[in-house]
Amino acid sequence: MAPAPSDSAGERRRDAAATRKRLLEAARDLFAERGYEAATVRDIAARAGVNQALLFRYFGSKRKLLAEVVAQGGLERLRTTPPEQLFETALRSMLSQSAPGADRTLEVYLRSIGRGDEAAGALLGLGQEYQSALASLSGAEDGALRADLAMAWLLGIGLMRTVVAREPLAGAEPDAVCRLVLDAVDRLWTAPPRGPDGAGL
Amino acid sequence: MAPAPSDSAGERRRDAAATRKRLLEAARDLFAERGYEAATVRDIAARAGVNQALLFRYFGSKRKLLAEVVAQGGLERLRTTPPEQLFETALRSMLSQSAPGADRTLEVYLRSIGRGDEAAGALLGLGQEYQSALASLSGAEDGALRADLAMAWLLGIGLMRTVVAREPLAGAEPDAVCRLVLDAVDRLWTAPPRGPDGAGL
DNA sequence: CGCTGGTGTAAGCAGCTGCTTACAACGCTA
DNA sequence: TAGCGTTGTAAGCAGCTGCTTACACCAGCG
Repeated sequence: MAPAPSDSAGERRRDAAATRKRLLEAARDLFAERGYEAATVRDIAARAGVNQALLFRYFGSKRKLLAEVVAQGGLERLRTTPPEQLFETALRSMLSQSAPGADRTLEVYLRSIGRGDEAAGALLGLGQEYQSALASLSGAEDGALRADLAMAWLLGIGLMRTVVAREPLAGAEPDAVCRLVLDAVDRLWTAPPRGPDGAGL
Repeated sequence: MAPAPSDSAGERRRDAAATRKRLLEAARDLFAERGYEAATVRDIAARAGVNQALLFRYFGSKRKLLAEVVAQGGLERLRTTPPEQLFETALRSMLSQSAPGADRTLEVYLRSIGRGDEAAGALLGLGQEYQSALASLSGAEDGALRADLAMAWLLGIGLMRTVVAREPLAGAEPDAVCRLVLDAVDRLWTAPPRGPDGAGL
């Protein structure tokens, strides 16, 4: 009789790789739910079902654990989406509820930027790629600024929906939000670069 | 020689009202710079130049101190600014970050929403008032949603400027940003409520 | 003068944080 | 079976947090 290999497959009772993976998943979820600072190493270890000392054995520090979570998330969608569809795709991704297997990296970013120094570095890298792609949409010389403004809207909408949970934005239908936002953003891309001669603001 | 009544006026050496005010100002600045959680009561008391026990004597708790900061700063501008100027006023306030006497409530807001549960209660009410004021700008039935989207943009711009510090947004001139944003937001207020083909205003 | 009450301070509380250490349990190999 | 490195755990560290307590100071008043 086998002692107690729980159920099927080659499940070992002492499996370093599996424990590491469970810690990584628990950290990913807790960072996304509460943000980096509010997710404690004790909570992460508890959700993974292991002792917190293992977290430091496998990852060294909480900061390195975050780095690994972020590195694992990646930015594949960004690289596989043509620029003219990028804003709407990202917006709809932001508007759809977090699916169980979805990429939660953006949530981690969103919840962790309250204090700049910890996660903002990683955000800068991601934002740089978005900026480059979106800047090409406007022929104006200040295309990068317009891209920044569009990204700022994206971030703000995510903040209001997932963190502040303000109604009616939080519960609005993605299509309704998309229609309003895309219409205004279209104006953002196409507005004349300088002031329309003597236009009174 | 007089002992040390500092300088002019009726400055008392033990002035409860003045101490309270200094604590309030120190808290407002530190909350705006670091966010609610990262600004400790010891830091606030130190910046005010008093003992931290006074903070609890005058305000009861850190949480109530935040409530008073928000109530004092944000609502004043909200009530003295007509709705049609509110968005631009708030946007310009967000774009000029460190004016000495400026209203920093929005900075407090955006730095403190990372962790929802602590500061959210005091800040949600402020957002509610902004939403009500801005919702009146659009005659459409989804005016509240449009107001949420405008506030999301405001927050996102502040986030990108002060926290992420992304260029060219962080260093852009307020006038240039205002022109682009206000132009697009005007479209947000006036876009037809349903599909562009349906009810054509 | 002594008394009283408002103002300010130093010290300390329990609880939490990230992180470390000493040690037990396990399972592979000889 | 005996040895031994790997995997896991309990306990504890220093440092920080919001908050409290005990007490010194100072001004006004009898």
